[in-house]
Amino acid sequence: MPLKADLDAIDWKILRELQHDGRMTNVELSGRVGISAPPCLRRVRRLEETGIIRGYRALLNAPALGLDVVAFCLIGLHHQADAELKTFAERTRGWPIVRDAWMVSGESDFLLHCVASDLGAFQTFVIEELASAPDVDTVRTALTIRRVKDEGLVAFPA
Amino acid sequence: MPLKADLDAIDWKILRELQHDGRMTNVELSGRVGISAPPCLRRVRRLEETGIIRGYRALLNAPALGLDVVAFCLIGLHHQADAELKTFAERTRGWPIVRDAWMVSGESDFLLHCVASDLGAFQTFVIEELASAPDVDTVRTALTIRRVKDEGLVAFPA
DNA sequence: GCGCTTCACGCAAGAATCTTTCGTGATTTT
DNA sequence: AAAATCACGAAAGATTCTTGCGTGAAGCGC
Repeated sequence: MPLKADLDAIDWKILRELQHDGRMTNVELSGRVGISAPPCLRRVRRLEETGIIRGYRALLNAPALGLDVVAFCLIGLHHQADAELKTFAERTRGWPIVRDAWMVSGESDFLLHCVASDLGAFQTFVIEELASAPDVDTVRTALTIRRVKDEGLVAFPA
Repeated sequence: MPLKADLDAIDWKILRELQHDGRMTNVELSGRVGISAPPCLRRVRRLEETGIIRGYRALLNAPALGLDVVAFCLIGLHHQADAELKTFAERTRGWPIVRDAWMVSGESDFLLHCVASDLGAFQTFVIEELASAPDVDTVRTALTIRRVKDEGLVAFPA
């Protein structure tokens, strides 16, 4: 997994297209980026093998699935020793309500992206799991009202 | 787009598999969920048409693409009037560094998920774009150190 | 300057997959 | 109890995937 891959203009087009529609067929993709199917497939394989494409994911509609609460939690720990950070990071992986988690620097130590079925379930999680975890000092929550922007991770010109 | 769809166990399996690997072929998917290919494809189409599956996306490796800074910004506006909220929400869509944005309730009004090539680019964005936007009152930033958890939006048992 | 190597492209063909059509059986409705 | 509805699975044709190979351009050594 090279830290800086050498990609040409076609590779960037492929990444842009697959970020926008990860299930596009290879022939459709090859047409959009302007080459024929075989070299297009070889490029996609190479991007996957080098780890530039980490995977593919279906985007699901949380409210339609009965998940009405999306929130972010900013967590501060008592101490920022490596052991404590590792322990809390491991703990987040056992909480299904936590979907993504980041270790951050600044006023807090962790940022958690949480999804729950309803406000009660989320509050129960915050009080009984999060705030009562041994190393947790502060918990600040931000309930989401609505998503305002939802692009992929990487910005592409045009 | 029904607010509460009636999904059986097989539909939930399909969603779990496609959230984990959105590029899986239909025959592979049908085998995993225990039905034959045609009804499996019909179910996937139905999930797409009803909006339960919102789309598919390739997950890209930001550091490998020269994007070394991922950060979150909590934004407070001077006033929370509807017009101001809408204006700021619209503004986020014009900033390529902002990848996802949420309107939130709590101590802040917006949460921005930002990706930039380096710290200088991010700081320039915060100072010259964000903090100098007309309605912005407070900006708190949290630079990410590393991703600790990265599952899809929806949790599945087992 | 010449020739060798390397690399990526595109054509073509076989293998795998997708997608539609149709018949069957189970469940629900009247 | 009969009819209607629904989803499944088998089969077949169309599409797509995937591999193997030949061609042409760019880089390198002699």
